[in-house]
Amino acid sequence: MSISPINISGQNSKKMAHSIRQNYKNNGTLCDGCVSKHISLCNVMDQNNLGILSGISTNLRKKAKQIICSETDKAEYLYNIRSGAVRISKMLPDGRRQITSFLFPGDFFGLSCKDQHSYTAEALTNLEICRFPRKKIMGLFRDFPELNERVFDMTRTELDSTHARMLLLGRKTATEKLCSFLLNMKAQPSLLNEMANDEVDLPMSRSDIADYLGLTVETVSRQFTNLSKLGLIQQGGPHRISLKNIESLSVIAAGG
Amino acid sequence: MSISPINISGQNSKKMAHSIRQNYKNNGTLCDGCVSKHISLCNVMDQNNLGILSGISTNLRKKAKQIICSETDKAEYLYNIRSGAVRISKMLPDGRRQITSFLFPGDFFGLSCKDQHSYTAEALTNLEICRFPRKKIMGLFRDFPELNERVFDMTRTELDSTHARMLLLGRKTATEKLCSFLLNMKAQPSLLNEMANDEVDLPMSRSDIADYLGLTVETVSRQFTNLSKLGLIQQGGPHRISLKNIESLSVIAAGG
DNA sequence: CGATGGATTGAACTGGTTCAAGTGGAGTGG
DNA sequence: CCACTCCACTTGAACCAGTTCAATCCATCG
Repeated sequence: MSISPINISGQNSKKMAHSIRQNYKNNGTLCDGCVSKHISLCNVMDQNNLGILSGISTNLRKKAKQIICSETDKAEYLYNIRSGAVRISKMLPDGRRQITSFLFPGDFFGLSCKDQHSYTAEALTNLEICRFPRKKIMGLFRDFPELNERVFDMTRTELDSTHARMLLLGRKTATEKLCSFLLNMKAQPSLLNEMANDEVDLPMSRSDIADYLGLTVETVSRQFTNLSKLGLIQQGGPHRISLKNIESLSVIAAGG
Repeated sequence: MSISPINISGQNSKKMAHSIRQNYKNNGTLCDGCVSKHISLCNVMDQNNLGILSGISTNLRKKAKQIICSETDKAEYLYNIRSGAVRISKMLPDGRRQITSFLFPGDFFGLSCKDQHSYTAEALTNLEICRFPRKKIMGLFRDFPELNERVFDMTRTELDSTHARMLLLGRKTATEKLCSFLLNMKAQPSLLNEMANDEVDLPMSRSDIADYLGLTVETVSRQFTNLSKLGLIQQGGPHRISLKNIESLSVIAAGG
């Protein structure tokens, strides 16, 4: 899929930048044919008929459970998810694990570090991802302020959401944690259209959820049954949950 | 202190930008006379003889315990700390609190949200801070890529450190948490020069530390005495700690 | 000098963990 | 097609790290 690289600082790029900027002003998107509400780098790249970013990217497929990059790797690439789900995690030497985020189509990762990844990224499901050399994409930021702005914007939004998760990890009870988690998953924009009214699809295992919420598998499982008994959710198998009372769930999630 | 605004998109700014860029290339700093290793927005502003940023900033003083901005406020400003320390926190309706970060000279805040702050910032000590209207500073990013790059860079670094803190909050024991905390404070660049070899100055209260680590005051206090008994630290009053065995502390902090 | 508020210490308690057993559904192979 | 295996999930019961509640200490300040 990878095309020969383009000299990004040449005259060519200025024209392209101009054209993209126009499109951005007119349509609010960064490129022609950009269908997604959550514009991703991939959208910028793939659906960009001008092919500006194509030259520096590589499309990859990964099977579930494959590792995309690990804590010891050099951070050479920026990754963008096209389809599937990814988990980002950090480990302590004795195996304790904290999942810092679940990522979905449109999300990217691989930018929040200097020269070495400080986390491991693994495929939760089968994946299509898109890989950009960091150096080149960072270089592009000057020529394409809109691209820079978008990535910066996403980074700031992510930072904001990590604050909310610190509150969750440090101060919420097990029940509150699970309710928050279910509502977050429900609100996940890239999963919105795929599910019926009150249903949530959870592509991750109970143990992933536990490591995301700072709990054990057993506690997570118990909380699921608790919420079921209270009639707030209904379980159609471990990965398919119906939220029966979003109002109550929200109250609990918010901490009373 | 605030000087009349400058038209940032005029010809003037281009010259200034060029001059700053040259300086950056030559000296690795964003402006003349920039003394700090951790170049801050304030450094860019204050010590910049060209006065580019002065026009849009306001210098403020706050006394300890004063609120700088709270969770309900509109996010109109970007703040940069010149001296003193700040705590950033989030609260649950029933009063449970999570401190998401302690900030020191050179750090900034107020950027990681859309239009409303999602956290409260309070003065931990007496403060000198510098306030920039977000709109204007964001506008400057296009004219001063170096400024943009630096702020983006700091944001990414901060995001990375929140990942480490999620691991701490979700998976570390009380002792591990406190050791990590002490070492982090020791490594705080803006406090480095002020303290002797093994001493750390903790400007925050035990209850702040507790809310930062997701523990109770009592547990924090007990952990301090534990570490003292083990000979790993020595307490010269609640706010002055000597790290007597950084190696061991590091091993514990890393999780065994 | 007493009052105030952070910090420490003690002792009982508990939410969540740990350890252990049981369940059920998907995949496999005979 | 059934039996067997595997593994994720659930459930139960004992346990414990950290909390809660309560008392005390101690430095600061009017």
